[in-house]
Amino acid sequence: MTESCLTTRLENFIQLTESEKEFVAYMEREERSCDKREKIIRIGDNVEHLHVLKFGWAVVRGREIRGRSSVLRIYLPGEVIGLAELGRTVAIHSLEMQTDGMICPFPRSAVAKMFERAPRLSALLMSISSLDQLALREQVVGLARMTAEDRLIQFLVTLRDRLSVANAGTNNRFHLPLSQAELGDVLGLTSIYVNRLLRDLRRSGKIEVEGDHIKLLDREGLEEQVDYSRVLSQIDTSWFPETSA
Amino acid sequence: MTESCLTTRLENFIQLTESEKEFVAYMEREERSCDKREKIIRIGDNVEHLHVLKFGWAVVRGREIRGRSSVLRIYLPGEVIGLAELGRTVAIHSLEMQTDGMICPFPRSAVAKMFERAPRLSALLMSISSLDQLALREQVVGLARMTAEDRLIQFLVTLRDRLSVANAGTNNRFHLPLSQAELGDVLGLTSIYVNRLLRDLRRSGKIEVEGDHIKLLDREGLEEQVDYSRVLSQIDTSWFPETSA
DNA sequence: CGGTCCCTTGAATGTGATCAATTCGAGTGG
DNA sequence: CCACTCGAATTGATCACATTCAAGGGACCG
Repeated sequence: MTESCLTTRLENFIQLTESEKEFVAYMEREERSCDKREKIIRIGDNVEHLHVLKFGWAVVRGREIRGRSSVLRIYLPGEVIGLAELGRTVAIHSLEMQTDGMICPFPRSAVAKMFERAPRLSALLMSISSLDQLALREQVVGLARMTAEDRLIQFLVTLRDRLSVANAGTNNRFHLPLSQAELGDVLGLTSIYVNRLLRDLRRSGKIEVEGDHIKLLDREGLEEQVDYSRVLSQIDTSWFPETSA
Repeated sequence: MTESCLTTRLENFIQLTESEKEFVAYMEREERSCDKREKIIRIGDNVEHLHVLKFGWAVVRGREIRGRSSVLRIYLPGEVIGLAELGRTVAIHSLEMQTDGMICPFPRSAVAKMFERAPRLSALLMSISSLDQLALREQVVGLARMTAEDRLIQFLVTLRDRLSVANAGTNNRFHLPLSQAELGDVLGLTSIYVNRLLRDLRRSGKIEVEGDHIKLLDREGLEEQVDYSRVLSQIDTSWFPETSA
């Protein structure tokens, strides 16, 4: 069995047992490739499944308000989609592919089975979900109190960090498959203002843009400007229960 | 054993078994009364415990940015505090009593034991945590795309709803133990602008303010204005596992 | 080529912030 | 009972960050 990206991600935190690996394998059993812009879940849909994202980016969007929607979550390969929706059947947010990619749908019953048979894995998923929540809180802090420029910078350095965890690279240049309008949806801004911010950051030598790649020229400076702390990629596993009941 | 407020809340969703009730009772075993403004958790603290909030209000705040902090979560009686922090030991947000009240601290090991022995209760707590996450996403939508006035209205009608679930009342008048500055921290505004918004809502006959009580004079109209849907107080329990492994 | 999407820039506008005073109310002490 | 204090509420004047409106340019694609 070739290592899946989810297994790899989970094993950043704990060494999985064989039976835990079986659960993970079960979640990734069914693969489906998706096109860019493909809608996976629409607002109002009955949601039956969670998903593992194997390749590509996916985004969660909220309903439109005054003609604009907002991006509430960007999923990168290896992440589990749908943990925030476990409590509800009817979707209040949409899920859409941002790039071509591949997803693995799996039913809620698999989660139920996990709770019954794999307590430690359950604790891990719950902890991952709790980190998602902390990340959202940070997004709220940014929207509520930061300037637009700082929000953009915060987004870029955070994203770089998430990507470098995934790719195990220390690269300050990365692919950013978002239009300026979509960046606006992420940051709560208009595309026009995003354009001006990017221009100003370019002019002041802080970033470089080439097509849909972006390079942080002074990452340390940028991180300092927004008080960035690399805090949301580690999990405290010390309290976890035994691997099986 | 007198019914606890947490049991009551959980039994909105599922009928607890005796052994599940024991877990809940264990979480509420230790009581501690707290004064208004008392800091329970400071940013940077090592967090060992979760809490059940028995009486009073508690608020989570993010770090200050340009002299202002923001309120990320308001906890009402019967809610479980700390589900979002399960993944981390070092607090990145603070927890503070907003009123006098009472909390019941319990260790993470209780959660571990719950994962081992009470799979259905685990699924319920995870679902509750997932609803918290959806509520945060809605907060992001509001901050990103709504006007200040709509954000204030959204906050008031949502809060009214949460309170009426707790008190089982249909009252449009309720206690709001927040200063205008604190309301600003909730909404991402300055206290001065909150003041003007409240004045305008009063003048246009939409609300009435008496001390720290507030009355929604035209709740239907207000709810319509912000497209409010009473969506975050129900949980889909159909997929839950059996009560014991 | 014509169409469409995205990026880019300028000018005017507006929402909400900032700065500065004043008032109000609840305590507190004389 | 009155002066005093301190925090919260209130209001006006001004400012600025970000939006809106308007227009044009570049790349890709049928």
